[in-house]
Amino acid sequence: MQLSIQIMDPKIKTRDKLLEIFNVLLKEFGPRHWWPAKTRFEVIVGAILTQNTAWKNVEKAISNLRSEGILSFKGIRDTDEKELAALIRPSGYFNQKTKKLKSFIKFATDVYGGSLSKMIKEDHWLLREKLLGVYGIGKETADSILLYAFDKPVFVVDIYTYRILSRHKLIPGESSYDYIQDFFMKNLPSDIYLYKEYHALLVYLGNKFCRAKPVCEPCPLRHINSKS
DNA sequence: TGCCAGGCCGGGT
DNA sequence: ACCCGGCATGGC
Repeated sequence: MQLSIQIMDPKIKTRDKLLEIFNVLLKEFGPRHWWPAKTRFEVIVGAILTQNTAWKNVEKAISNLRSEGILSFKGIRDTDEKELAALIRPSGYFNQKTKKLKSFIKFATDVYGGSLSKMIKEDHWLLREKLLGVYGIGKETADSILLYAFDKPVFVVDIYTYRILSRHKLIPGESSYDYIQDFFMKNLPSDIYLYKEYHALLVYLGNKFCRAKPVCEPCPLRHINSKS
């Protein structure tokens, strides 16, 4: 019998834990099929409208834009702010979000000639920096656009990601966005399907069990810490 | 009823 | 570099 000496790289354990969480959630809930949108542009609109807002409300706003036939780059571009604000009203912060949508349009027009096909060819870390310079686009929104609209391998962090991981003691309570993103990307393979599904599953779990007032009893992760 | 949602900005220390 | 008020509708 050979003596098996395993060097315990803490990174391996972390990776295993993250994969275990993913597998439990995937088995429990099934694939989430994110992002719920038909075009790249719809993903971008949704990413802006859902800021600090329940997706249910965003659906109404998106639905309004679609029935007006302006759920497109040109549609948003050619609609004046007043009308736009009225249509996206259900998503909340409608005046701010109107400016944000227009800011993205201006950015895409000025820098990429209004072509998302050109934008998608940009190096994604460079594009991220540029997106972060656009009014109304912060880290989560930028990363959602990169991952779900442009299929770039960038992990998206949100309030649920933070809550779930900190509650399970995988990250310190004061972890920043960048730290958490790094935590996932350094410990998981760089795979856009994994990234998309993982974030979607965390949000799904968060909505069900990990809101500000947590409901931990039936949560499929409630025993995750006692397993090895 | 009050609290919260798939954040971000700008001004103040 | 942090901290905080503002932004706003709709669901539970």
